[in-house]
Amino acid sequence: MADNKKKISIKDIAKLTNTSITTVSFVINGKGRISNEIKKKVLDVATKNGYEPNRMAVGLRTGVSKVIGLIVETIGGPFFGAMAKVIEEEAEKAGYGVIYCSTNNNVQTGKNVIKMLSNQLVDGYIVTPMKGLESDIENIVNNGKPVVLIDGYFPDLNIPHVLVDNYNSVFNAIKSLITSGYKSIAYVTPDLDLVQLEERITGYRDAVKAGGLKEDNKLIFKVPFGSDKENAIASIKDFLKKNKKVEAVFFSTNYLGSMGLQAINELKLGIPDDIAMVSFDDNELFELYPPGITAVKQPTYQIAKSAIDLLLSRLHDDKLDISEIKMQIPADLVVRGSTKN
Amino acid sequence: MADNKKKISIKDIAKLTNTSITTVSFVINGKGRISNEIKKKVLDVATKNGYEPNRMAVGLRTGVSKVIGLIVETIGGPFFGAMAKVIEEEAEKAGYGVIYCSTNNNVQTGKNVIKMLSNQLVDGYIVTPMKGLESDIENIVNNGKPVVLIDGYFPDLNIPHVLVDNYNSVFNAIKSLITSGYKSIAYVTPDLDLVQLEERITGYRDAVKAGGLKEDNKLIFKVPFGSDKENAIASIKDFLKKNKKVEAVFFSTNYLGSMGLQAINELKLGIPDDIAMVSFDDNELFELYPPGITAVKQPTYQIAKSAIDLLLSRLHDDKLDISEIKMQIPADLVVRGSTKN
DNA sequence: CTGAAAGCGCTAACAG
DNA sequence: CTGTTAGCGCTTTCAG
Repeated sequence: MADNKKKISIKDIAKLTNTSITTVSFVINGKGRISNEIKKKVLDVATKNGYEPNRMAVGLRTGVSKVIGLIVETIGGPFFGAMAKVIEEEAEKAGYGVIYCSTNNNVQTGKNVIKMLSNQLVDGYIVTPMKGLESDIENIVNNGKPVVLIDGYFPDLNIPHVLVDNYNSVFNAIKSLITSGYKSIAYVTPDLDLVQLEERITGYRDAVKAGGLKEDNKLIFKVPFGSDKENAIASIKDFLKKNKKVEAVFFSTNYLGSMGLQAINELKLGIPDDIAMVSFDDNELFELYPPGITAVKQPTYQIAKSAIDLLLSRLHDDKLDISEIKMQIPADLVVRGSTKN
Repeated sequence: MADNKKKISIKDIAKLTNTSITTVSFVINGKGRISNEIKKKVLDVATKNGYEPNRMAVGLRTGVSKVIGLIVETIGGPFFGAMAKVIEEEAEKAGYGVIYCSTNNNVQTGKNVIKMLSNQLVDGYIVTPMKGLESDIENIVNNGKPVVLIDGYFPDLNIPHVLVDNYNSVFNAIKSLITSGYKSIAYVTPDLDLVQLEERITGYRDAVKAGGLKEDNKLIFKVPFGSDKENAIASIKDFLKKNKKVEAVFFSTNYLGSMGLQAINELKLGIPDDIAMVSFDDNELFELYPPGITAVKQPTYQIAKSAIDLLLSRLHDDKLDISEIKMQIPADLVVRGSTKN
């Protein structure tokens, strides 16, 4: 109400109400037993002055902040956007707030972000891991803060994680292409060193092998990471032009799928007659773009729900050991017009 | 290194090095003048034990957290995603971290989020405002924390903001449709009470008037807020079916534009021959979907850059009064095939 | 050049 | 039922 330049504290309220800070603290937190009269008086003064407890002080004193940190690769983007909603909802039900930070796939940023959130700022973490962050993540775990990894994991560390079954979902997608008669299947992926991408490409390779097609490394194109959109599209066009006999192409990320679509578009290739395509990770563009782009649809709801449930259960029970919980959830292949049957 | 279950503190380091906490604090923060010998010893022990200052304690003591809070309507989504990147970059250059929270266009969530960040958790805010949050935002300003609003503003409050020029960008888009010969132009908007939407619809109304078309409230359709995607699409289809003479339709948000596109799609209407369309806020779908969807492209980079610069300059100088800084940045109309010339 | 000590705002024994 | 007090980890003034 009054524009007090400085925040009012528990001590001020005690003074204003002729009580002690304990009394005020108790009524604020609903602890102890305070006479209704005093309780009312304190509450009155508190709300009238817009009292809000200082989170820093509470945090410092109690060691808990009631907030969960969500560290993602990139803020924005359909995958994390969808996850965010369900994580927020569940967290709120349990009395936790959620704050987000993004690493932009950069190790140093990741380290900075973790440093920023660490040390009592958050009670627990949900993190998209990346190589180079192993020690930082281990540290927070060792300091007693629970961590659940999503979208990826550290093969050598015992940290709970939940993600899509990358290997099998790609394996199945490629197998399905082969079954439909495609013989020359290209694979476009970012040149990024992430386990999940590793497993996807292995799924591709194994499916090609299992389908009796000849393996050909020239059919695998790694788009340089960090290239801007124009360059990436240009490089994909280039790749496609150099490999005219390619009948179908698989894009290993959402992002690349969109750019690939644009590349195909610019080359005036018809989908699926000139070239068929499948993308990992569905989005609105793939759904609407005629004739519809076949995509591996991640079980975002399940991943998010499992991750937050896991974290919350650990938060509720210090003793719970979740380090062995490792979930790989199957994905659906949403078949659309971009691949013929 | 060692998996100490508890974090090491400045006091522990003092003990380990036979110095005092002052000395340790000084070397950690590069203050005072400490002999190189001791400095080295302290630094050694600190890094060996993975010492990290407790942000809560620092925050409590100093009153600054070096963190900026970004409160957006929804995490995920192209508009905020793009802004996030530039805000992060600029903030980092200035030594600030960024954390995000989303309100999901819900007043109570907004209040909770502000409460969560308030009280020293962040040093400054960039906020997407919404009705009902006036007092909360005023409070943080009164408590001395700078706030910059983006994407919207409070007409009655003196709080700096930067956003697209909603009125003129819609006015111009509609005018351009009229110039192209469209006579019956519908307007689809969320049934949400936000200034920015208010101004957009006024832009539409004024353009219709200025263009000499007859105003017809039946051409304005408000999609109930909170309806899920299927229902929203169904309602748009319904609206379109009931208004067969509509020649062009303007969607006032990105989100509605995508759904509108899908509705038009499902009705098997040809774009632009059966119906022309324009959407506020560009996205990848509009860019790629044949024949390309004309869109009002928000100057995201400029908005984000201006907002963060404003906030940082205020953060650097307490005395700076930014309350009068109100920026409305013009938007480009990206004309594509969905509207004929 | 280094240490003792106060205090940021809050919680929670412990006393009365 | 309410008040006194210690202390969370840190910064910083003031003494030495």
